[in-house]
Amino acid sequence: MLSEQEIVRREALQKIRALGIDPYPAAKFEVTAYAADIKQHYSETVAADGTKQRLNYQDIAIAGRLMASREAGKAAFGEIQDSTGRIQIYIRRDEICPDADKSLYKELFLKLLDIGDFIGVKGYAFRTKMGEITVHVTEFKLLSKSLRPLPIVKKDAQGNVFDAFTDPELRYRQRYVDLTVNPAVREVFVKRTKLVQAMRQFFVEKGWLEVETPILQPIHGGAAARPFKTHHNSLDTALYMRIANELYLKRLIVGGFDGVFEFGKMFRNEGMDRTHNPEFTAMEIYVAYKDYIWMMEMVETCLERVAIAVNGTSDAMVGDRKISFKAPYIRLSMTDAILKYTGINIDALDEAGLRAVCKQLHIETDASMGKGKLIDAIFGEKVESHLIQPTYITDYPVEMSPLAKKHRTKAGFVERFELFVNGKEIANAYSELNDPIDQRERFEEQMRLAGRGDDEAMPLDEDFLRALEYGMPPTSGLGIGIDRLTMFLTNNVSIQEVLFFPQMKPEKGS
RNA sequence: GACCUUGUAGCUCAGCUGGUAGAGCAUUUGACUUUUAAUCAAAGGGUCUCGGGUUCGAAUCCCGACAAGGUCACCA
Repeated sequence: MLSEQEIVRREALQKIRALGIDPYPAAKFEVTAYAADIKQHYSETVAADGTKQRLNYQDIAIAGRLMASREAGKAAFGEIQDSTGRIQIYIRRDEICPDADKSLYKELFLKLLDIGDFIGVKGYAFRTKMGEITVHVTEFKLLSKSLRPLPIVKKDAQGNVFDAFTDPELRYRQRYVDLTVNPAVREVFVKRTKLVQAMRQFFVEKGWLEVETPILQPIHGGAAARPFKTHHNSLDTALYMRIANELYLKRLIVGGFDGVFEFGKMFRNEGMDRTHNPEFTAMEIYVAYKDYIWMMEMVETCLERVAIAVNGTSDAMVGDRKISFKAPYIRLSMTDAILKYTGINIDALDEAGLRAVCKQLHIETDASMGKGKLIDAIFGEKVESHLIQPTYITDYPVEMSPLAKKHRTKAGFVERFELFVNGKEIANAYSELNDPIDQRERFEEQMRLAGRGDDEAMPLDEDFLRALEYGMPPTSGLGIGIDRLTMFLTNNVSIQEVLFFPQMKPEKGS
């Protein structure tokens, strides 16, 4: 069932064809200027007698969507939106139609063109009486007809917005419309790309190698999460969508690369909310002969540079808080962090002692929780939310980190850090476990957890162990959540705002 | 998974204790040769998310479903 406006546009399409005009022409349209450049660089001189001399953009071709039209009898104003923004156009009937036949202006331009149509315009730039830099149209060409009405967002001179296209469901399902009518949305995604490019360039300059590893994996390793399971028909075997690429990247370190990194989609079959999408982007990097202390310095140097590449400054607003990504960042061991925010020193405590602390702090526990989980519970409840400025929390309980190397001096802990910003984790790194015997024991411990019903415990990966047995140099590894980092650097609280196409339930009637 | 809120024209929203479905923008027709939320005049446009129920009568009240947002839980 078509709406009235859709019917009108389909009728216009037929009339355009009847005029002998192809509403979807194949030929290229040579664009020679862009809205933002013209508005920024147009110049003219005004002589003493008031006559103006226009200095540039006097023979240009621009293309984009027609986003507004204001008709005034024998002349009309419109706005064209290209990839750089909008610029006003001005068209005069008797210039477009110098002869008696005025239909090109009156029929095609005024009646058959609609908001949303792509047109190409040739002409010259000038400044109107009102001071608006405008393209005076000498020729125009329909490049693609739009059959659906766009939501028209208008803004008055005071900057008040009318009829903003704000319904989140419509915006996410029809991101193309969102991008067309909400320029701020486009900006977020441009920043996301700048972020990834800056980080990639940082690693490339260090000489590290960008690689690709399997998304379909026979064993889902490298993280604690529930996977998506699928099936390969001709192999007749189960495959999992990767929840992490860690184990493959370490195999590459075994194979002799000094540094490898991958930006890739990860898939986790878990709940969705404003910080979790079933598929998300992680960057993981592994560098041989380094440790987690080195990695902290690398990360803060990298993030400072990334923040500047994205926003032009190392400061970022998150909500109404100013976060400084300028290196160096605070470093605090997990036990010191707990001491700082609770006043309790857990260093010497055994499991019973930790349980008593939880009770004292009104933190719920259950019998299955070991030392590591208890410490993590205290940290999660009492510390995390205080970590506003970028803060490294170091040295985690060994039980929670089956792929990290045991701490060089602290028994029961591993060489690991997580980076917290605004109370949320955005990065996770280890001195990687390269002792194959220890690694096998850690996997076996995970299997015991799985046997007790932990459906997120890591499965044992024989081939990965075989690789470690051949020998992996000491290596430091890091994972960064690219979506979350983008959220911080663009001041968004919802992951859906930094994903072009966030996962949605199927649309009704499709 | 639990709870709360929302779903009305292309968009943004009104719609009272249940009584013929409303506005602005957009659309259509007309006027206007420097407008910019253009203006002026007129017109058209609705499966009130879907399915039940109560009622003489439901956009409105009740039940259920679907979708979205939020809070929490889970998760990293």
